[in-house]
Amino acid sequence: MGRIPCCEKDNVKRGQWTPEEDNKLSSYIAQHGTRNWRLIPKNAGLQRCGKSCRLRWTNYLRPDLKHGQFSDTEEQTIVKLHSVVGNRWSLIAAQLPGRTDNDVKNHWNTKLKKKLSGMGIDPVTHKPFSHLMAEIATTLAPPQVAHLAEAALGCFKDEMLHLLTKKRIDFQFQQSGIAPGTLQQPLTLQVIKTKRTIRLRRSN
DNA sequence: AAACGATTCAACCGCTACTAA
DNA sequence: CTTAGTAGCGGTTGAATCGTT
Repeated sequence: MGRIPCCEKDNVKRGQWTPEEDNKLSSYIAQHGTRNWRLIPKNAGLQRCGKSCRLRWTNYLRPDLKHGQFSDTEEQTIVKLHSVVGNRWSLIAAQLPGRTDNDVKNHWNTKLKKKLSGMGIDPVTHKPFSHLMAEIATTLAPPQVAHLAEAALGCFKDEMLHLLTKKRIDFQFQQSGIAPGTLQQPLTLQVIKTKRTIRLRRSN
């Protein structure tokens, strides 16, 4: 048993769309509109799943879409709205004419998250990391803090091992010792992991 | 110049919400 | 009210591209 597939996967093309396919889809929609996505590929002469056609249209082919860089104003809007509604990408995109939920999501995940972290702001809660650490220290009892610290250190160890293997910086450590400030980045990671652990605990 | 890792973003997957019968 | 079909959403993946060594 299982879920009924939305289309016959064997007869369906996947992956990147060609300009020819784009043309077929665009001209079909221009003539007939976007009612019943299941029938659109068949009627438009496309070997694609209806879902794939809908996605291609809504995220790329729609004539009212913007394709360029996000402006500062748009970024500010995303950050502001995200602090209120969280990962409700379609809700956020609805406030940005010409942008899709996929655009907003991608931009958040690749740029804005890092930007906020770099400013010392947690991209999930939109609070400064220092506040979060203070919250953890004041709201939890010492055994919980100890447990959290242990979990966080475990994550930190994994992260560090990965880093050491990747960058081969263990050699540099041996050669020069740990320079002041070297641990800043991993400590930031530690804070992120600690927060993640708290979130998981709360959701359970 | 080549190899490798990091980044970006289009596309896919699986789930939920909605709607019509 | 129930059920089946469809649309929409958010998370994830992977190919293409870029940057670094």
